[in-house]
Amino acid sequence: MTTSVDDDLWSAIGDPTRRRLVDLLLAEGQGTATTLSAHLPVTRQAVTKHLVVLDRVGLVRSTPAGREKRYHVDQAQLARAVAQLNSVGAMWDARLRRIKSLAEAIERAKNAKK
Amino acid sequence: MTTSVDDDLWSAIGDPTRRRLVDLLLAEGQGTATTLSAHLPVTRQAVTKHLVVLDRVGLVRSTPAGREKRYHVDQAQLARAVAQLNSVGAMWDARLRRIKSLAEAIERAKNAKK
DNA sequence: CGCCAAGCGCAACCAGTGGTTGCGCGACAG
DNA sequence: CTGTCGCGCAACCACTGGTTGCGCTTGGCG
Repeated sequence: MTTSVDDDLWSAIGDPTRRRLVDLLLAEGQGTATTLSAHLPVTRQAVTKHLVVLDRVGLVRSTPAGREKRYHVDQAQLARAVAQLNSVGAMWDARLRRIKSLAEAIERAKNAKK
Repeated sequence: MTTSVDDDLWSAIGDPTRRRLVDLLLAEGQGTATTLSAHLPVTRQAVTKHLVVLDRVGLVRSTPAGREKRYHVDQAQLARAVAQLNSVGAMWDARLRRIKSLAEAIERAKNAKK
């Protein structure tokens, strides 16, 4: 029951290019496909596709301005994504901790027997 | 300078099936390709491929036991992965916070002018 | 010992996706 | 009015997640 409906959000930010895209949009506040592609090692069209994906999951939104299309991040949705990231991280961390303490308990038991 | 060399780790845990795989291995402590595939909606071979990927980035390791091959999570490496998850989350969170406070500052300035 | 089933690896194949190039079209500036 | 800038669409390529099918070793058992 660990992974559930957040799979689309995950796969959205799972792609490294899309993560960089979000980073750029956060850093500059806004950007179009062409301006963003200038800072990335991919073409404008690739960026466009990624922006479509990000738009579909609601991580960014676009506002047409004349002949260009400005994108900006949706803060609320990104916050949700961050929360899910942290939740998975926290869960694994908890398991690791539990395993570790269990191992130590066994170790102690062994020593006691000895 | 946000995303860097950790891309392989990210893409390793970016896949939902692989995340479930790690979950299962954490929950049961160990497992072979066949036993794991029993709990997943994919075939044994698919699981094998994922295990190869996870092994390549060091998130799991295998110990041959007779005719079967047992896999277990490498705790140290998973801890590293979790750390990277948290770090990206924290960075985005920080940016969001900064943007928010900036917006509020502008709002205050506007009101002052008024 | 001999045989069958369990577990694994390898290869071929298919669908989806990240990426490219090339084209055409609307909109803004000279 | 004309050029160019930014965008969208379509075709194509490579890689990857997934499947099926086959053949090999290895362990249990009559």
